[in-house]
Amino acid sequence: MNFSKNDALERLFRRIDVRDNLSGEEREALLEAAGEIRTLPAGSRISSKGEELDRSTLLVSGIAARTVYTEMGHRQITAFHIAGDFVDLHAFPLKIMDHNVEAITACEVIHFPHPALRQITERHSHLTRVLWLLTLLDSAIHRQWLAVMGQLQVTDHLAHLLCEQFTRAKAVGLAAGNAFPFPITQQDLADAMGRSVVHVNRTLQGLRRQDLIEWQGGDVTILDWPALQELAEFDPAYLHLERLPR
Amino acid sequence: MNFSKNDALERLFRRIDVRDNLSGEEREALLEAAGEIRTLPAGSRISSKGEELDRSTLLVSGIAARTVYTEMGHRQITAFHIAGDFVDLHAFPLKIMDHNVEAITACEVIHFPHPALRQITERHSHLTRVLWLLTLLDSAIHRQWLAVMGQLQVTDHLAHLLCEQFTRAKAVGLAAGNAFPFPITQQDLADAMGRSVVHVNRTLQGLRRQDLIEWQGGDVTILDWPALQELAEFDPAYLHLERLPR
DNA sequence: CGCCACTTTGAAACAGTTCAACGTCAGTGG
DNA sequence: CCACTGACGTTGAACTGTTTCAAAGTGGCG
Repeated sequence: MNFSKNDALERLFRRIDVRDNLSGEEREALLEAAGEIRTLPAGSRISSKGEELDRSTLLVSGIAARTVYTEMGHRQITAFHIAGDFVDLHAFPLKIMDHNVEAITACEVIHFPHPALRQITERHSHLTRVLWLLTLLDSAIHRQWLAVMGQLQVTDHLAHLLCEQFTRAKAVGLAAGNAFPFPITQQDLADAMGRSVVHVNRTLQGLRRQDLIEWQGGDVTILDWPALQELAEFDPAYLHLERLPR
Repeated sequence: MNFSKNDALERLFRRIDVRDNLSGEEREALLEAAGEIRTLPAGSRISSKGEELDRSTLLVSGIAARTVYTEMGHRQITAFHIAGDFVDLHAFPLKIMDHNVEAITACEVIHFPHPALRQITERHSHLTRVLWLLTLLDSAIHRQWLAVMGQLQVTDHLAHLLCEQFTRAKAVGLAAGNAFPFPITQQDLADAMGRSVVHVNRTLQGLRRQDLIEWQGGDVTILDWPALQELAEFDPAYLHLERLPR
């Protein structure tokens, strides 16, 4: 009965395994806390600003984004999420959502009811620290985005975003060689970078012309990793890919 | 003996009290986990990128900033911290610092050794969720900064930053009427906004000319809160200033 | 086949940067 | 007590990156 859930949580376990070791008991506790798998269509809301949540959502497949809207209706994407990411685990301590989470592609998700998570905090202090860690990874990525957005040129910013997505995809086993799935529109990309679509389009063409990347059919291929990494000043330290006792 | 520590933790307790209720036992646990007060000179490092920390630092007085440097030596400030902020509590689960924390002014701090924090996670699950919450507030602020940086003009960005700092200062009792201490240079401000000092200077003059703010001797006075708030599209929801069971 | 969403292009307008110089003020030492 | 210093703030003008607007091209899908 837990077979399908075990599959669904595979990416999450991989994401954790990169950074720490989970006991069988802890894995079981997570499996028990997990609800049923649901499928959401592309473009739908996973959670919305202002909502008081009583569950948190794990992304099992697809791509989701955190979004904030200005009064003028302009959208800022503050994070992209892939399989294995808890898109709103922070709502467990915070309770109220301060931004939206949107399904960019069709997404499969699993809900974790907050009472079940609360039980984990009462019974499994190490697992609690691991879940805490997961929410802090988001925080670390936000900081890096701020630095990149504030200090780098658009070309470098774009290169950085691709380095990050590739590295994260690889870490949970979603990359195939030098390629990874990233089926988003240039508008999504522009919203994430805080730039106009037109400019992002031209910048993207620049990276293609330099034979650094290829991007077709929703798949990105890194053609020259060293060059891309140098351009982006990409240092994966902030992704905390080391296994350490937490 | 705990008198001075009690004073030192006052802002932290206020910061928590705004969002949740702490039992006497929980307050005691925090006091016990706290080390001695230290004073650091302006410009010094509180913690550095790459460091493996075995303690986390609470800011008791002064202003600190999280910083990330590019290869070219450009500095991005990703957060400002004031009394009552745990500047690197995230290093408790994360262990390794992925950015620096600098003392902008002279700062008083208290260290919390990680073994003591670990004991809290083992014995006080509610207090653990509260500490977790504190780290997530930083995260929420990062997201807002991303949205503001990406979508707002510089004038609005600056107005937003001042609205946020004023609101946060007020929440821990550091504001006097419409004024709050913010003794940072325009260069610090520019590094936080990802813009040139020259442009930040001109923008600041704009806000002063419109009689929205006054800024002298390290103190900012909000002259027209409604106008400033509207300009900045400032909605404090992301600061989670509601008392809710966590 | 035709529609719609997405990508690409060009050109004018604008926001923000850069550079270089000058102003101001508090602290320091002669 | 005053001159000097260095950090910080302010100014002007040329320049560049980015946006905006508007139009045309592309491709998947009912």
